[in-house]
Amino acid sequence: MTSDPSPRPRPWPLRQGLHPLITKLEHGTSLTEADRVLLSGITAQSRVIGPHCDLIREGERPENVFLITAGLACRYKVLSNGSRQILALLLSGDLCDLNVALLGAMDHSIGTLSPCLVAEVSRATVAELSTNHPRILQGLLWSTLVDLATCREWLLSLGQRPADQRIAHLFCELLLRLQLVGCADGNSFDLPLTQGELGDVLGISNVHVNRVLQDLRKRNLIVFRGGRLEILDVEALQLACDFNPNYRHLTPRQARE
Amino acid sequence: MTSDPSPRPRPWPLRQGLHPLITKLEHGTSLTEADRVLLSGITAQSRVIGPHCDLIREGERPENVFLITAGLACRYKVLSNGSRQILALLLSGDLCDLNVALLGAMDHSIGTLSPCLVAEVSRATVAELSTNHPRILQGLLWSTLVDLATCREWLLSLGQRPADQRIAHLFCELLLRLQLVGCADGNSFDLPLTQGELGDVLGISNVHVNRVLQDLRKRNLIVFRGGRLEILDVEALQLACDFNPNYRHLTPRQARE
DNA sequence: CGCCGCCTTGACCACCATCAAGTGGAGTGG
DNA sequence: CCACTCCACTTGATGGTGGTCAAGGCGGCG
Repeated sequence: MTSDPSPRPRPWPLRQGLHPLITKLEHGTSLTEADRVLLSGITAQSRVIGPHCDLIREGERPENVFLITAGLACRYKVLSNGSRQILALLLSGDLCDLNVALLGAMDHSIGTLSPCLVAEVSRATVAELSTNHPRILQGLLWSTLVDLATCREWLLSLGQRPADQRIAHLFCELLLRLQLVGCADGNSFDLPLTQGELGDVLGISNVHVNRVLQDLRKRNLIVFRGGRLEILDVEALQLACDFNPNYRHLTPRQARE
Repeated sequence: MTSDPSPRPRPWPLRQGLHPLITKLEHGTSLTEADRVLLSGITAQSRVIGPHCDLIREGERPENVFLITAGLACRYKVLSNGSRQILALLLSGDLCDLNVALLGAMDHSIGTLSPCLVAEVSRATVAELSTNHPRILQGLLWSTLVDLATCREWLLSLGQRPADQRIAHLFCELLLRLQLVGCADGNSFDLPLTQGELGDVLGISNVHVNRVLQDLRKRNLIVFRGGRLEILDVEALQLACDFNPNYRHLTPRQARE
């Protein structure tokens, strides 16, 4: 793991002083003011980590839990032939492996894609949150279950959807997730991924990603340039890939927000 | 959901009187004798369900938790074009959606593939087990995390492995899982799946499954006939697909068993 | 006996991987 | 300021894995 401990300026300002983890959890539970204060505290000592650094590698035993405060990271595995599959994208507010202590060694790696702000939360802190703050516990559990549902939805994509729908579906999901933590700007958001990395997410070669992206552009659905994605027509994009957000399990409370 | 309430003979005898859920949990935790007695109790009223019946459908709100006591079931989703992806195979001893109460509506369906023995566990029972039996809780949590890791491994298969390795990998996994609950007979086990259903698991067409299966047979790796799979050379099969069982998270204690 | 579902086989071809070469922008050093 | 490098993106050519369509065989069951 390579990190950069120097206190240089944050790569992304935290939007409106909002804490992405809190914002996210509020969609799965209702926190008390005390809960919020506590959660704010745990990111106090976030540190900056460069792009393409591993936070933890397959086979290692994690001591702490990572919280992505800003930036883009991923879970991934590589095969012996060198090909890589990205198993999940970790956005602002995403936590890694809350219960990993139970499992022993990691069966996959976690690494940054862009520069990231990462907070490390000790096991003791997690335990304290879980035992004394039931609403936080509920929120974390909800978040884990949504992660699992998302993993299943990706399975559906890789198994059954053609390349253009896979890309469209991923973009619809990311818009939804980033909006939920306040990191989308209307229908645009930063997506600091190369086309090759996009291919590693979707099980497509970089060359084919390029062609499909051009096609989606020609259909006036998206623009993806310079690490930023703009969705020109959200409804049409959702229609094109049969997007159904139910797997993200937003409750009615959130739906009307 | 179609069920058959008549008390006709069980389709599969429970092997040596062993309870598959208990057998499984013992690989992730150490149960007390009291825990075991309690767990045995919850399957008392298992009922027989025919093949290809839904236990619960996408959109419904589950009241109870299902435990597959015997037989083969699956989680699945279908796309609007009619294609189906099987998201997980549920074997003897597998529990569905312990914490589903948190999420509201199901985002996928669960159905049987073969005839099954299914026990329905009330939410109240789950709550009681969780609060008063920490070792059971730990076992259930371990089991959930292993399910998640398995979901990720399938993602890797669908994204990066060619068809023959996908099939080989699935077979290696099933052998391991069935051995763990005492449902494998040496290197053979019942696998009541059509080739089309195998394709729905692996994101492959039925026709191609057929050809790859023949190829694996010609390579003297497996025989798959009449709903039964025999692995002729386990080591060679594992080698052929780069199988690494780490994602099933067997602890050292189990490894030497 | 006849139907039905599954397996099997062949023909055809599309989607997408691979290989290769060229473009262009950002960063670096002379 | 201009070479030079590096990396990502782009484009074309080629071919393979695997999908689709169609027809026939085979076994189970009413």
